Amino acid sequence: MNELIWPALAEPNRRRILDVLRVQPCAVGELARYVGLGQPQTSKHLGVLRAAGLVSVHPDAQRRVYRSRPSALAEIDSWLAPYRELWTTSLDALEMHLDQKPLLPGEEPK
Amino acid sequence: MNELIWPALAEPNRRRILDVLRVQPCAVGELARYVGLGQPQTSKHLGVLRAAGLVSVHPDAQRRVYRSRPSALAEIDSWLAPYRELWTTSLDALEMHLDQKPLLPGEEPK
DNA sequence: GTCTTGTATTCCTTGACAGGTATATATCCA
DNA sequence: TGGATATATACCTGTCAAGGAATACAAGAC
Repeated sequence: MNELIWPALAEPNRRRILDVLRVQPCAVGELARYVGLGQPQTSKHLGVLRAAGLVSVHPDAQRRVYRSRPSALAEIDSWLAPYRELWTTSLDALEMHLDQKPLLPGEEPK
Repeated sequence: MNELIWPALAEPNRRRILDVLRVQPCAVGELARYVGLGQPQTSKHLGVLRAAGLVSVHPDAQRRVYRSRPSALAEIDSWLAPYRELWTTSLDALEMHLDQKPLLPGEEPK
């Protein structure tokens, strides 16, 4: 279990970076313009994403082309899986509904 | 788009709390023993989870019974969806493989 | 009423992190 | 060689979040 993935994804700019890289591999400068960040900030975010295994780097002369590594997100997905079963079967919606209604006449909800 | 969900999930103890609540609704003290945290810390984490919509509270006398709200995770899931298509079709694995092999003879990988 | 139990809140300290600026490093080009 | 481009790194600073301890608050038991 990679402890770095969740905090890496907690940062909105990093998710936006991933969203760009999901569509196309991209060098740092180009990426920085896309997300509206400075180059050093972008490099730092990419370092975090790389440490988490979420992106990979491919040198091309002075440029560093980053690309997304979607398979790293499978870990998030597997954590999510048991919950997905719950919300797809509307189990929590059902529970919420039950909470709204008294189990017995005379019992007040909430 | 709820900006509070991702940071809420970035904290390992909060994910463990959710994992407990997924199985059974639970009061604060019991929860605190499960996850090995102090009561104030547990309360605070629950407050964060509640603000993110990930849990709901149901007073029972002095106790506050918390339960998971799996549907809140649908947002994470929908962000994940386009990536899932990529890794299930092994697209990144394919790309990784291509990166390992030179496109032309004489070109060195990496 | 007082005591006890269960929970939330406050204050404090500490550490992590993001943005900004400047600088180091590396590669290409002339 | 020297300059230009592309990226990473170091340093600083402000902000935010987590843990710990103490306390406030609420509700039941006596």
